[in-house]
This record gives sequence, structure tokens and C-alpha cells, in this order.
Amino acid sequence: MKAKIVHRMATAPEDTRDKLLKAAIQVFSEHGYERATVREISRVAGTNIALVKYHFGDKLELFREVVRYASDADAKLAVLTQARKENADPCEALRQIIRGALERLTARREQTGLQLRLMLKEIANPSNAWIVEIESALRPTYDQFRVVVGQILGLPMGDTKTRLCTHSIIGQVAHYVHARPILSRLWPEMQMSPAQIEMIANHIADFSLAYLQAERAKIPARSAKKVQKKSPRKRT
Amino acid sequence: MKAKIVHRMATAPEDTRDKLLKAAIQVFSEHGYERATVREISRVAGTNIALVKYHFGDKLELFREVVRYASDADAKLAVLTQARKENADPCEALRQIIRGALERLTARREQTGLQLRLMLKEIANPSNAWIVEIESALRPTYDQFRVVVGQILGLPMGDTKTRLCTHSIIGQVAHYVHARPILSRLWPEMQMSPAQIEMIANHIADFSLAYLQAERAKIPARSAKKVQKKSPRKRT
DNA sequence: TAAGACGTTAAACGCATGTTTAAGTTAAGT
DNA sequence: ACTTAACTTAAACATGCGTTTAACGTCTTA
Repeated sequence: MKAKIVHRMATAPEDTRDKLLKAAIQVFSEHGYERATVREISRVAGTNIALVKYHFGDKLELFREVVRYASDADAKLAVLTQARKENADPCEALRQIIRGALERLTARREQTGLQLRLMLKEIANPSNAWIVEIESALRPTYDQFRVVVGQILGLPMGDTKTRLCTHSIIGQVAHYVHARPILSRLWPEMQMSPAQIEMIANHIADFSLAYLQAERAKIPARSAKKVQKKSPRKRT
Repeated sequence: MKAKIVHRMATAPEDTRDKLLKAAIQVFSEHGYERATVREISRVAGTNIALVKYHFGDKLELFREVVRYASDADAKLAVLTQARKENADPCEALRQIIRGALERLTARREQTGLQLRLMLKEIANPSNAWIVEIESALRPTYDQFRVVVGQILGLPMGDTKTRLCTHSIIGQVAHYVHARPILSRLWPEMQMSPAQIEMIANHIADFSLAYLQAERAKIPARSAKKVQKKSPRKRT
């Protein structure tokens, strides 16, 4: 009837779903699941609110889809594998992984790292509803990281010490992301500039490698042999 | 008119404020500021909802009061000072501090540690509204902790390396609290039992001391002089 | 062209939240 | 006894949320 409503069908139908998905990644990673609202997601996507229900059912399904979508085309695993391929020395690979993760996690406006930031945000505020999706999205990265740490230690990835060290490293990196706001108050000189990010990354690498390499040296059978991954036979 | 409403004035007037405060500590530290509701706080306290407004003004002022109240009568600083007094060796003090913090932070039903848990929960989800209170509540612990780390390193508490190492340790401890739910899925054997808590604490101490002691040894001028605070000299 | 599926829209619904109100009860002061 | 202030109560209010509705436009198909 009234022609004042302008409809634009110029975009393909599937575009709306994608726009919502990308907007959801941004909003979810910025505010977390609870604080994020479907209204803001719709606003960022430039679509109607009801389309969340139409395309995804409800907010929770949209979030689940975001987690799957994010972990699919993600660079998380790529960073890890790339770092491992580029560096024969697992210590250097570790250093590169730490720097890459820290850069992505602290990058504000970048699309890169949104997925990791999203995970980190939700890890602290878990819910039984989506913890399964979070786990399956995190699992590959966690396992690959354990392999790298295990290589340095000369221990299998399932070893308790390997896991403890892995979490020690993850915890250090995550801390600078979690505590960033209060950190800038307790330590005003720390502005998280690119140069400072690199300094932090190198510190975390040095800090961690001090223990890792010392422990490797303690294991006589592996100290000079099984550091590398590509050697034919693995353990003890 | 109708006498079916039973009023109990048995409790002193100030008791209600205290009950609300204690209930608020519990609820806030369990769910965080946003998820916590004044209805649940009132229910836990056994008081009326409107009393939050009467005694504190609104939810935010109640939270601010909780942070101040928690940091006042808190054992956070006591643990630090006690650990430092009991141990002439700052390395042992560090180990004790780590274990104490981890035990408090993971204790579920204890009143002890609620304050620290509250801080940790809010650090990840900051807001300009209460970041000032959080900072002043955290500052003493942060500074004292830096002193201990600085003693081990043989560096002043303001040194960049001291700060980086302090955050490396804090990050490791905080990680096991933040990531606890997803951790139990990625590492099912980790149930956070008291024995495992102690194992983790010792690992974090060993992991951190490997770097701290190696760095102390690198500083020639202080490696044999300024390590200790009380005893005149200390070993490399 | 007619019909139906698909996509979109504005508006409203139901609910939980923080907040406020107006009345009520108790204790102390005079 | 009367007044006043402090404290408490049940109920309502205003808001923002996720969700739903009913109508409408657009495209495909027969």
C-alpha cells in the first residue's frame, strides 16, 4: 500500500545470514554472550531483529553457529601449524606461537583474533549450554600446543608435566588479555603498544623456556635426541 | 489492619546492612556483578528487596561498598605478609603465597577467598564505574607481591622485569580459576582435588622460580648482596 | 498470470531486572 | 500519650531483553 518503505533485494538471500554471523562474531567477542544483545547484532548487521529467529532460531543457536563458524575458517590452528613448519626448533616455534597469539588477542579492530578473543571471554563465564561447542573449538589448538611443549620437554603430550607447563604458558598469555583494563591502571606505563606486546611475548617465551629447557636437560635419555618431531620413533 | 504480617525487630538495625553486605559478597563473587541480582542478594540475606535502596542507594553502590568492605577485613594482604614473615627465603615465601592464593581461589564453600574471587571475576569484565574501587583493593597485594618477586630477582619492585615476572605468576594462578570449567573438559583427570591443587601450586612455583633464580644469577652486583631482605647475605 | 515459497519488516508480547512507592511497624524522645 | 525518626514491607513501576506475530514484498515456478 504505502510506498514509503524502500525494500532492497539487491543482496543475495544468503548474505543476510552471513552478515548476521559476522556481526555476531564481533559483538559476541566484544561483550560476551550474556551482555551481547540480538538488537545490537542486528543493528551492526543492518538487518531486522526477527531475522535472528528466522535464520538461526534463537540467540543461543546463533552463538553456537558463531563458535562453529569461527573455529572452521579460523587461523588459530594455522598459526600453530605454520609456526611449527617454519621452525625446526620447537623453542622458536613456541616463541612465535606466543607472539602470534598475543598480537591477535590484543588487536582491537582486527577481524583476526576475534574468534580467540571470543573463546577467552566465554571460558571465564561458562555455561553448560555451549561448553560443548567451546571445547570442540578449542581442542585442536590445545592438543597441538601440548605437542609443541612436549617436544621441548621431551615428554609425551599426555604427560602431566606437559599439561601443567602448557597451562602455565596459556595462563600467562590469557592474563594480559583478561586483566588488560586493570593492568593499565596498576602499571600505567604499559600501554600495550606493538613494541610492548613484542616485549611481553618475548618475556613469556623466556620465562617459560627457562623451566622447559631445564626440565628437558634433566631427562637423560631425551636431552639430546627426541627434541625434534620428525624423528622416526618417538618415546623413551 | 490485618495482623497476619509478622514483623521481627529482634535483630539490631545495623544487622540488616551487614547481612546484605555478606550476602552480596557471596552472590557477587559467585555470579559477577552483572549476573547477580538484587533479588537473590535479598533472598540470601533474608531481607526485603527495597532495603538495598534504603541502605545503599542502588545496586552499584552496594557493589562498591562490597569491594571496600572485602578489601578492608581481608586476609589477602595478611597471607602475603605472613608468608614473608614466616619465610626468610623469599623463594619459599613465593611458594607459600602461590599455594595459599590457589587454595583460597578454588575453595568453593569457604568465606575465605570470596573477596579474591570477586576481584578476579570483575577484572575480566571491567567497567569504568567500579574500576577505581577494584584498583585500590588490588593495589596493596600487587605491590607486596612485586616486592617478593623483586627480592628473588635482585631487582627493585618498579623494574620492568619484576613487573613482567609478577604478571607471569599471577597469570598462571588466575588461569586455573578462570578456565576451571573448560579445563575439566580438556583435562578430565584434573578434578582440582586438594592434592592436585597442591601439585599445581608447586608446579607454578617451580616453573616460575626456574626463570627467577636464573635471572638473579645473571646480575653480578646483586646476586650475592641484595637478594635477602633481612639476612645480610644469601646464596646465588 | 496465479500461486506459493522465501525473505523481510514494524510492532507487539512476555518476562526478568533494577528501582520506586506508599503504607506499615517498631523504638526512642518529649 | 503523642510525635518523630528509623526501619521494613508488599506491590507496583519503568526498562531492556529475547522472542513472536502478522502483514508485506520479492522471486520462482507452473
